[in-house]
Amino acid sequence: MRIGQLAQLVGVETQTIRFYEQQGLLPPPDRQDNGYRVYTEKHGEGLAFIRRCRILGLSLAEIHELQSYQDPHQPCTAVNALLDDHISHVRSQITALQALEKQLVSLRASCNDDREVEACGVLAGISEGNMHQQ
Amino acid sequence: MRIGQLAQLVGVETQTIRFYEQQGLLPPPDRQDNGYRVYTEKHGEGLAFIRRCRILGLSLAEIHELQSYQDPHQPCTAVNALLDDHISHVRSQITALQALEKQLVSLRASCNDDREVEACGVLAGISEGNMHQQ
DNA sequence: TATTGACCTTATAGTAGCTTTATAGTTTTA
DNA sequence: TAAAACTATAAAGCTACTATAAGGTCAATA
Repeated sequence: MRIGQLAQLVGVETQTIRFYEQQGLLPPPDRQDNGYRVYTEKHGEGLAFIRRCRILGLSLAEIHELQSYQDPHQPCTAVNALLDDHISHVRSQITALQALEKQLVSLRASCNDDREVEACGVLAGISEGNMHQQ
Repeated sequence: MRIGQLAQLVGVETQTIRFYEQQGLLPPPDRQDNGYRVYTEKHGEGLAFIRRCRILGLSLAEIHELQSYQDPHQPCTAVNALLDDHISHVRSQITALQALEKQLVSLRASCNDDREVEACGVLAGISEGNMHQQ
């Protein structure tokens, strides 16, 4: 399988595949005489694993870490710890965004569309700076 | 006021101020004979405005856009539209993260710490790929 | 007076996770 | 045979800074 076919199979761009190889997330495949990369089904699985992790919001570094835990007879404590960390990270992101939304909505409520910029409640609200940092 | 004082006043690094100037978000200040930048109170207000926008999660491009709306006698429709856009962006981020959290929690529930990697429910869950994309 | 330290200057590289562009060689199709 | 479609590498671009390097300026101290 060449890089374009693999890319289409998994739904990524060919450059992304080369990028993952360069970052050490995908093992370097064999090459044809012309230098073209040749992929096996294993590469496909590896690539799909990476993409699913990315969809779960894991960083490339975290994925790398997960890969290092793949030894079958290790306890999977570390895998679970990584996931727990990630979950709490996502939760704090949600909390922060909810606070932000509240702030934005109240800012937006301070103006209607019929005013001129001079009297714009939004710009005034930002400029006054009665904001809780973080 | 020199750059260091302005930085301390607003609570940013001096490099950040030079960066904003370079990006066209802060007007280039006058210089002393030795080349040092000299800032006025107006620059302080401008910088504080930028920082508050950043805390609200606006991108530098959005801030630039906001600045272009500062003409006092324009209607502030555009300002409100920008904010509305930003609010809906934040809301969709929240929704996405909540869905992600649910997925991560259910993935995490599929394994306990006493297993070996071979039987790890988390790794299996990712590899099976029964995931809703996005 | 020499020098130390705190400040200022510019230019450049690094961060994350790709995407885009440039340039060139290879294979497939019309 | 020539164009289209694919492959290769290398380097730059994206965001919003942060960090580093190498050097100029200034006030205070030894």
